[in-house]
Parts: sequence; C-alpha cells; structure tokens
Amino acid sequence: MATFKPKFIKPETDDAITDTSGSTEQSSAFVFNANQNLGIEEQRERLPIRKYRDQILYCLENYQVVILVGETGSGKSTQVPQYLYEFGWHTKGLIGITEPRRVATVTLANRVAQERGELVGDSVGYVVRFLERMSSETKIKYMTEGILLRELLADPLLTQYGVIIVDEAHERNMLTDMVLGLLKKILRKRSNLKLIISSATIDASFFSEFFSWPGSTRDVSVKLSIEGRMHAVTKYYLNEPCADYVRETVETVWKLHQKEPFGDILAFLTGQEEVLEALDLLREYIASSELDNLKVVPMYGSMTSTDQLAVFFTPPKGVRKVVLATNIAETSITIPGIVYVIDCGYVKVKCYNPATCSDSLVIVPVSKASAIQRAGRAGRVRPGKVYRLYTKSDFDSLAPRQPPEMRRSEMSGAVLQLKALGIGNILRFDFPSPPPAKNLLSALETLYALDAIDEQGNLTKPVGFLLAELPFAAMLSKMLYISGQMGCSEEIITIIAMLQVQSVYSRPPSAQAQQSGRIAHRHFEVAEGDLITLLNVYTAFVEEGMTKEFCGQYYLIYRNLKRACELREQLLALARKKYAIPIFSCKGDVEMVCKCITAGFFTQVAYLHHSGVYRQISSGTELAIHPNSTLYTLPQAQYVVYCELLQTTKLFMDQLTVIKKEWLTEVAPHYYHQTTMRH
DNA sequence: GAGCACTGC
Repeated sequence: MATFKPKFIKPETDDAITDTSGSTEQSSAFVFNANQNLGIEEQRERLPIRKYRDQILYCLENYQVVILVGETGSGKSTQVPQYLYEFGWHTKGLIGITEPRRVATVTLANRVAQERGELVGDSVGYVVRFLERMSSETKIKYMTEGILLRELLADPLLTQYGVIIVDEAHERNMLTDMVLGLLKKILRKRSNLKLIISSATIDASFFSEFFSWPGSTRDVSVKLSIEGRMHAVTKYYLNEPCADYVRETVETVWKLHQKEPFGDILAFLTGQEEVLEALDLLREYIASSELDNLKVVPMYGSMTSTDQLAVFFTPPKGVRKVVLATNIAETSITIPGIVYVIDCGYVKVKCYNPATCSDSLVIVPVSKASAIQRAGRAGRVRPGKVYRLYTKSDFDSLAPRQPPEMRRSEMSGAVLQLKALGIGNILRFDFPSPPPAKNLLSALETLYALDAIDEQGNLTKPVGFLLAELPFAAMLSKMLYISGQMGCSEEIITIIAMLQVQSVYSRPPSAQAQQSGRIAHRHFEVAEGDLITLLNVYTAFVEEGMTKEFCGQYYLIYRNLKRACELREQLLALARKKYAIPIFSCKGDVEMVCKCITAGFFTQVAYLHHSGVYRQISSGTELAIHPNSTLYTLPQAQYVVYCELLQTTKLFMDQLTVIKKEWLTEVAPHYYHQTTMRH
C-alpha cells in the first residue's frame, strides 16, 4: 500500500504525487472535512451528493448521457463511481473516471479505496503516466485524460468500459475536448455505453447541446444539478476602474489588514514580475509602519519546492499571512486557511497564431468562470470575502469563459492523434468547439513538411504512425526518429526530456538570489545554444548524484529535473523496445547532435540579415532572440533553429541552436531546394 | 537589452 507521509517528499518518488498533505491537492470533496471524527460510512451519508444518489442512478438508467452540474465540494468525484459500483454497474464493464491532472487522479483513487476499506489496486485503481495500480479485480478506474486517449488507439470503441465519467469537464483542456469529441462518436456506435459529464454551471447547456443528435427519438442527455458545500463569499467591487492593479492590490491588502478580522489573504496577479513587484511594495509598507503582524509570501511556478512550501505554513497566532500568487493558485494548488481573496481581474493567456506559427502571450480580462473560481478560494474554511479590483459593470460584461484551449492552440499533435484513430477529414471532425480552420491547415502543412502525412493527408509509414504514437510534439518525435539513424539517440532523448518539463532554471523571489542564479546558470552555457546547454545541465545533474544540494547550488528546480529523468527513462525504454530505435551515444560529437536537431526543426530557421536582425528563412519575418536564451548575450550566429516562437513586444525565438546552412539541404532536401531559392 | 500563466500522454 502506498503510505503517504504528510508534507515531505520521499526522494525516490514523484514529489507531486507523494505530497498529498492537502497542499497540492485540489480535488474538492475531502479538502475541508468538518466531520473528521465520524465513521467513513457516516461521512459518506452526510455528503451533499448523497441525497441525489437515486436520481443519478435513475437518470443513468434512462439516458445515455448525464450532465452533473455543481460547484466543487459536493463529493461528485468520489461518490458517483461508488454509487455506480454499489448498484452493479461494474458488471457491465469498467467504470472509468478521467481527470485533468495526475495528482488528483491518484489522490481520488486512494481516497475511494480507503472509503471502501480496501487497498488501492483492488476494486479501485488508477493509471497515470509512469504510475499504475490496477489488478484483475479493479472495477473503478481513475485515469488522466491522456491515458484514455492512448487506450483509444488500441481499443477504438472502449469496449472494456460500461460507464465513463469525465470529471472537471468545464475546464475544457485540449485533452478534455479530444475525449469528448471522440466519446460522442463512440456513444452513437455503442448504445450500451454511458457517459457522465461533471461540470460547473456555466457550461452545462453547452454540453447538453453537444450531446444531442438527430434521429434519436428522445433526448440523449439530461442535466442534474447538485448543491455544493461552499461557504458564502461576499463580493466587493471598485466604484471606479483602477489604473494600476498591482498597486491597488497592495493597497487593498493594507486596508484589509487594518480593518478586517483575522484570516489569511490570497491575491491573484498575472505573472511572476507582478508578484515580485507587489511583494516589494508591500514590504516597503510594512517596513515604514513597523508592523510585524503581516507575513507576505510569493507563489509562482518557477519557484523551487522549498520556496513554495512557505505558503503552506500556518502563521503564528496574531500574524496574518498574505499570499501573492499567479494563476497557479486558481486550480493547481489549494492554499489552506484563506478567507480573503483579491482578484486583479486579469490573466495571462497563450494563443496560437497560425500566420506566424507562433504563440502570443497576452494579458486579458479574466472570464466570469475564472472570477468565480478565484472567489471560491475564499469560501473553503468559513464565510469569506472577495475584493474584485474592477467595477460591478466590468464584471457583468466579462466573457462567460475563456475560449477553450482547443481554439487557442497549435494542432499538429491533435491532428496526428485523430488521423491515427482513422479520422480522415479532420476539418469535418465534430469538435466540441471547432478550432479555427487556419490552425488545422497550418498543422497539416507542418505534418506534411515533416513527412508524417502524404499528399492525400494520410499518415505515412513508418514516420507518421511513429509520430502519432510518441507522446510529444511532432518535431521532437521526428528528431528522435532521425537520431536513431545518425547515432546520437542518447543525447537527443535527454534533450527531448528536458524540453518536455517546465523550466529547470529557478527564478527565486529576491533580486540578489536572481543575480546569483543567473551567474550559476552560466556555468552550463555553451555557444551552440540552449538545447546543448540543457544537455549539459542534465549531464551535470546526473554526474553529481542527482541531489537537491546540487540543484540548490546551481539554482535548478529539483522536481523538474527529477521529472526529466523519469521521462528520459520512459522514452529510452519506449524507443528501444517498441520502436526499435537504436540507442547510441555520439560521445561528445556536438555537431552531430546539432545536425539532428536541425533534422527535426528545419522548418523553424532564421538567418542573420546584413542589417543585423534575424529573419525567418521561409517568410522573411523579422525575429529576435529571446532574452532568456543563452544566445542572447553571445555574438550572433549566421543560422539558428528555434523550438519556440513567442509574440510579446516582438516576435522572439527561444530554445535556440546554432546550425550551418549546408545542413539544411542535407537533412531536408525536399523542403529546402525550393525555399532557399527565394534569397 | 527583454521578461512564461497552467496542465497532460
């Protein structure tokens, strides 16, 4: 049985999984447990969802799709699968539950197994990437959405399942929408398969419209609303819009601290820079007032786990904690004890632009759904308050929700998946929210250039099928495929693993530490660029015994490096066993590695124009080197390939590698005989 | 001399 130690991290396991103390846990039903002393059965009986049990079961008997609407805290995720089991649904096939995140998947399965007085892996199991607890006895199966999607490749009609529950469907992640689109197809072919969609209020009618089809004599789906168990949150708005929400946040914290009874504060800002700016300002206020009963802590993604832990400590009696956070606190991390929320009203979103094949990163007003989610963070322990730094009429005119990820993303991965599932005409696939046709066409072009599809749009053999099966971006897969032929697959696999994880470079909160961090990172830098630098970081990490001390010394994020190691192992096994890619090290032949990178990313090349700026080789678009890149401070190379293109103040290239012009015709003659003619 | 929110196979 998995034994979970509270708060601290077992070195040999995924820290995100082990740390189930409640800190990273965000599956709602059991976070705040007012009935801790009751027996498990009694607790289950007291959950808000209990009184809907018979209704849920009735609906499932009579409709193919049931949409369960309700706020968090009702017990949907843990109880519904058990009700189904208790009433015999497991005899018709597996009861599958998909979750958007790994941690929630594992936590939920553990909790349900515990409620049933069993070990996880008996009647209740889970599957996430790298971890699996299943047996022949398992009837209730928690899994991430990506796992279900992979299973579809082997079993397109999901014949082992009798019921599928899509949890947190309102989040509308890329994978959620893929799963929903494919399930719609399956439901029409398998009338004995049932689907339960668990969603927040705002999207309920959207789902019932999506799950209806002509020709059926009665409604396919039914909606059922479940009350939650949140405390009331009082909302406050500004009378006038504010010009500077960072400053307004700080002033609100300050006023609130003086007037309101004790209780911790959580403030949402859009990025690391704003968080640090607010942190400085607030510390100035504190210093000038000589108050010592306000403790301010930052929270954003690129902090180390150690630094992040500060937000979970309970302040001493009489001291109020203020957490200044990015969106990380909206869904991913639940901070205990919050009573007051301050919502700046903005969020940073990434949006794909097919014209330049780049992502743009923009700060936009939050959606109503987000504003409600943020406010909800104040009502978990007792009635709370939210201070919205915008007017009531601004709130009323907010969009109900952010466009789903599917409409804002690069599509080549999704297109490959669908092709592999035999969906020929992607443009006619029934997506819950169809992506812009331009995005699909741009993906098709990319895949054609990579030789993954032919002129008819069919997957090629072996490249297309390989790219569809490998669990990462098409260009990285192509690079892996070529590396087997070139003899540098060891190095390329490391680079892929490092590019898959969130940044391994930590960005500590204090200015002084940031400076030291920059100097420490220079230790790994090389003239060939960012990818070879990542290779160096990884190699050094392994050589130094993969210790936290090493990471601390060089300002690296242990959890991300650790994850890169896991990914690398999985990838190595996959490449070797399943795809028969020979595993070789080129033993320090950096040029070979760079050439191999070029073979994957040959469509993303820039050359140095005589005016001193870079231009994209195929379009002539002006590009700049991102300040995060190692090449930013080095003399400009003639030719570079980039893995990412980001539009902010300019079009920036990131994750760069220096290449030689002649490699292009060597590794991609089909592409470069014509494009180079333009110059 | 500019600045990346978050998640997943």
